[in-house]
Amino acid sequence: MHSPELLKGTLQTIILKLLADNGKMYGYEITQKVKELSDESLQLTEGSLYPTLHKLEAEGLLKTEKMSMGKRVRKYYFLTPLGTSTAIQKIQDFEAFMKTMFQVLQLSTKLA
Amino acid sequence: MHSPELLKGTLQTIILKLLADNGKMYGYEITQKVKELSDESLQLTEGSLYPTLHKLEAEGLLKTEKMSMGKRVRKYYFLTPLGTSTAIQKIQDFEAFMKTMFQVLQLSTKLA
DNA sequence: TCGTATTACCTAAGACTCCAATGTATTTGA
DNA sequence: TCAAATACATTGGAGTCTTAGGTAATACGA
Repeated sequence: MHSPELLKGTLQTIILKLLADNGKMYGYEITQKVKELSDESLQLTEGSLYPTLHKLEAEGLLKTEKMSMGKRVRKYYFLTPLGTSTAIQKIQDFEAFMKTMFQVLQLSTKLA
Repeated sequence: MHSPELLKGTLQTIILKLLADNGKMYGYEITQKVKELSDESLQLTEGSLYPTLHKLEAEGLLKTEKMSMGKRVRKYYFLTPLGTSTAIQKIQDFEAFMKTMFQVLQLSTKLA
């Protein structure tokens, strides 16, 4: 598990990217996907996930759709056009920031 | 200039790494070095730098030494042994986190 | 020599982001 | 049948950085 401070600022980027790749997803599914992609090393907590999803929705980057699964109601989130362009932007920003950090820390740009 | 949220959690790592590479530095010098290494794209503000330096000192990672330059007094910071090992650890953590982020965002691990 | 930019230190109030804890309820499977 | 997993959500607080402010010495061009 990583030092949690580093995650700050990346949560929105992760969520937007996952939705860009997968079309629509519901909250719990996002947590599982992040866990899987990170080999268990990132664990989104619900206390950070749901407020962030609601915030992104309020900003017009996401829309929701409710789906009934028997008695249970699932809430799917998907990108609006604004959300799609923001996703692209955030990923670019992240890559640029990484380049800068590698320069400042004078690390090799090759991670593997 | 990068979105400031991304910087969160990396400030201590940057400071410790610079001190590991340069022996001793004073506050203003650190801001200039970061600016230089990042091609002007990172600008440490004093409001974040000095509290962080003081915190690292309080935690025993740094020590200080005052140097008189005429009437002006410069405060040099340098790593303690604990600071040195923490620096190494923080850089490793950062690299590991980057690898994870690249996996989660499904980006190429080659930045250049 | 006067004023501005730069060097150099610092603090305080607040914003923002995330986490831990807590709550509710359904479904799956041993 | 009952614990674990699925699935949603909120609240209070902790931590980190920014904005804005303050002080003072030095360098340099007009």
